[in-house]
Amino acid sequence: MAYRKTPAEIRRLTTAKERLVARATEVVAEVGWSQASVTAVADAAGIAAGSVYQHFPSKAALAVEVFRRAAGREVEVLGEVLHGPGGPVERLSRGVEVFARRALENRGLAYALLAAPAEPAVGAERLAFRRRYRALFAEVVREGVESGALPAQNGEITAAALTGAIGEVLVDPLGGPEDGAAEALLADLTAMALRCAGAPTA
Amino acid sequence: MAYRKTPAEIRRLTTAKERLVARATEVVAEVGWSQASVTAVADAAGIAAGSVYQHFPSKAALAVEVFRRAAGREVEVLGEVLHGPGGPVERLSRGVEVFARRALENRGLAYALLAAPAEPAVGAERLAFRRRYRALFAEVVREGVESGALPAQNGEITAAALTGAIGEVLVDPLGGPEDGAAEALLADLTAMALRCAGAPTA
DNA sequence: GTCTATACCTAGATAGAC
DNA sequence: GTCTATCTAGGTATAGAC
Repeated sequence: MAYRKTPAEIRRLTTAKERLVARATEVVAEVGWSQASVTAVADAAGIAAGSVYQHFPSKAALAVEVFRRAAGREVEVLGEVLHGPGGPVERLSRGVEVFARRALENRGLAYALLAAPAEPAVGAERLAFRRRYRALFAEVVREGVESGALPAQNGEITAAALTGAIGEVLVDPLGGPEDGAAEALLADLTAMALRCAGAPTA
Repeated sequence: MAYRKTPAEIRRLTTAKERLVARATEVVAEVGWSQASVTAVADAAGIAAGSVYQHFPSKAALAVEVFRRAAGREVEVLGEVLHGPGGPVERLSRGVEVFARRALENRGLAYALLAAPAEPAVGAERLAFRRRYRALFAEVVREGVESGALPAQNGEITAAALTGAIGEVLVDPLGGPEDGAAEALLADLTAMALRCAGAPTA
């Protein structure tokens, strides 16, 4: 009996686990955390409820993993845009747009990450997630202030406001999901964000 | 046997119910919705768990009543300020400050109303509550735009942003609860709100 | 390693005594 | 009308067969 897993074994395990996480993410995006029971998630992944515990010690651990994966992707994307080329104001504008666009493209997931009722362990992750967003925005705002492109301000407050504002607008969008409304929403949203940071109106 | 309740009877019932709602509100503000079990609420009100069902058909109904009362008070206060004397920008500034100040004075309740995990019935009330806030802010912004005090903008977006921004800042305040920090926070918050609406910086 | 069946716990709701 | 005791449902987690 081998006392070390073969690469193939590791891969198969990993794959099964990955699959479980991926399906669980879909379920959460569709029905929310509270309705994503172990049974429902296992069904979606095509395994028995009991088998979930081969991969995660508890439901909370699985939920946290789902959250971290999804949130991590979003933070990464936003970070790339905010650290990319261009002046601070331009990057801020693009960052808000990317954030919002991605959320609109998968609104269920965005809601799960930003606002949906969730167990305490996920709530803690969410707080950390929002702080990372905040930190990213705050950095760009600070750059803008230093370069003179933005007026003096409390960058942390502005960053928190941007996170909250975008979340609020996305979670309960005013218009229905008509075609074209999304683009208008994005334009209004970025305009609001720039005003919020004190950038001169274009 | 009287087929109609006497005024005294009605009063006593009402009082008991009022008392239950008031205590339940305190419990929710302290420990959040998820920890506010029927037992905990009944204990706080000095009655047995079973007696709760003399006043409300379900826990959800009680929770909704608690939410409506508390949220209704906040909306009323904000409405009075926003509809009070002064120009639109001035009222907006005062409204934001009042909103935030009240939230800081009872942060537990504010968190329960704005963000704390809650059952679906309460979630629906929260959505309605935020919409009312939004409508109030949007009205003032629209006035400001019409009077020329504010630049052209999508007032609904700005209003949603203000609600989200204030909530975000209050729910996870950056500084600790040092004395004096609250006043600085309020000043930065109102400044941000005015920028967000496009008011010329003072 | 995965399945079936089940134990167990929490918390909302109810019944009947007083 | 209120209390005590209990029922029940939903859902997490585990045991043991295959």
